[in-house]
Amino acid sequence: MDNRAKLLEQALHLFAQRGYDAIGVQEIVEQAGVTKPTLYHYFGSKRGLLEALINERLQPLIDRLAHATSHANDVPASLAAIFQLYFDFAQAEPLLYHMQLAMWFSLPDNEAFQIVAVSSAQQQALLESFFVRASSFHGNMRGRQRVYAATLLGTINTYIGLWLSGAIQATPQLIHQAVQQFSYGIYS
Amino acid sequence: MDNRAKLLEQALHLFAQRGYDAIGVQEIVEQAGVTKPTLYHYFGSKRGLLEALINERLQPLIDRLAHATSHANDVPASLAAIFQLYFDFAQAEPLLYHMQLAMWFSLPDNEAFQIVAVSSAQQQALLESFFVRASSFHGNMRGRQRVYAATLLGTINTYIGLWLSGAIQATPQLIHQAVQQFSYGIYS
DNA sequence: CTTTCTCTATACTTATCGGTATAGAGAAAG
DNA sequence: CTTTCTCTATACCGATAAGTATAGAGAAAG
Repeated sequence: MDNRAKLLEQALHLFAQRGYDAIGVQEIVEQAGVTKPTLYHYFGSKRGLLEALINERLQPLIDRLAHATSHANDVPASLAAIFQLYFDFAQAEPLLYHMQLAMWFSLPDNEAFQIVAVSSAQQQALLESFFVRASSFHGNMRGRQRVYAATLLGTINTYIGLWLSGAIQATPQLIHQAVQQFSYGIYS
Repeated sequence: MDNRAKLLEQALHLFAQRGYDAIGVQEIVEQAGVTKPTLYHYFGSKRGLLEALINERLQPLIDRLAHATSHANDVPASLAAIFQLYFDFAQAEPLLYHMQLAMWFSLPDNEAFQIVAVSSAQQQALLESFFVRASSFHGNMRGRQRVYAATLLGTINTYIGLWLSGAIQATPQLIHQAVQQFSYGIYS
């Protein structure tokens, strides 16, 4: 593994454990076994390091979400696929997802939040466009895309947060229940 | 307003805007118009300042939650009261609630998270005991208190997060819908 | 009128913060 | 053999981090 990958991995571990603001670049380079100029050569700044982490490792989630939200002719099936997609990703990248989750509700002027906000907005936009498409099949959804997208993400993240803390298992029954619970707030 | 109160207020503003880790004590005392020994006289440390903020200003929420969860003979009514209580508190203390919310899903080894975790655990415990009581009326709830308490908080915080960002209004209809949505995942 | 206690300011500590100037090692290209 | 480019280390920058030693101001208590 080259030094760039080592830096990304150690930064993820440290950010996910104690938070972006609480970690200094010195600690990252020590854990990675390199020195500061190496980090600044590859990423330019501490901010650039987090941006690289987010852009590179979170992109698969965005891509799969774009695919899952591209059609809305069977809304319940699409919702189940979206839940499944998030659970799969969180299981494949628990540290990354936990880090993103910690910044989800975070604070507007915080640097880490602003970096993560870009991909958060992408997810929100994809989900909103899904609900716009769905409203051509379910007329009573119209105009509520923002709230639907946000509550869907809220429900997903609540369950993933529970799973990350070990309180629940990610069974097919759980996915089904989560979809049902969310749907009940939608079709009414 | 005395210096102690000034320090608490300015610390809340700064913590809620940029996060605990991103704020230095120097900035707090400057905003409050005092000097560092004053802060250390009243709170002993930066950590003690956040602890005082949480303990003093979040206590009313805990107290009201303890009252609302003390009986469970009418579960839907109690759930509505709990939702209403959280919305009322978030409207009365938006900065404090936003700060707490930002630390909700936060990271285990982070100092700010550990401080807020105490009151989070209190809320979780009160809600769990409510669901234990409720299970004497609804037998199928037994053994699921932890998950119910966590998903209830998740639903509440999703809606409050939406309200804090200005996306929704806190109408009685919204409370009703949120209770319905949560209940649908419970009684099944 | 003096002692005592609470509170606050000046000035300082050591350690760490993010970031960089300089230089050198090593491989690739001519 | 020399030039060029990528990568990394030593040593440093000014600024800021949390926290404190010392002293004094002002009110309360004796």
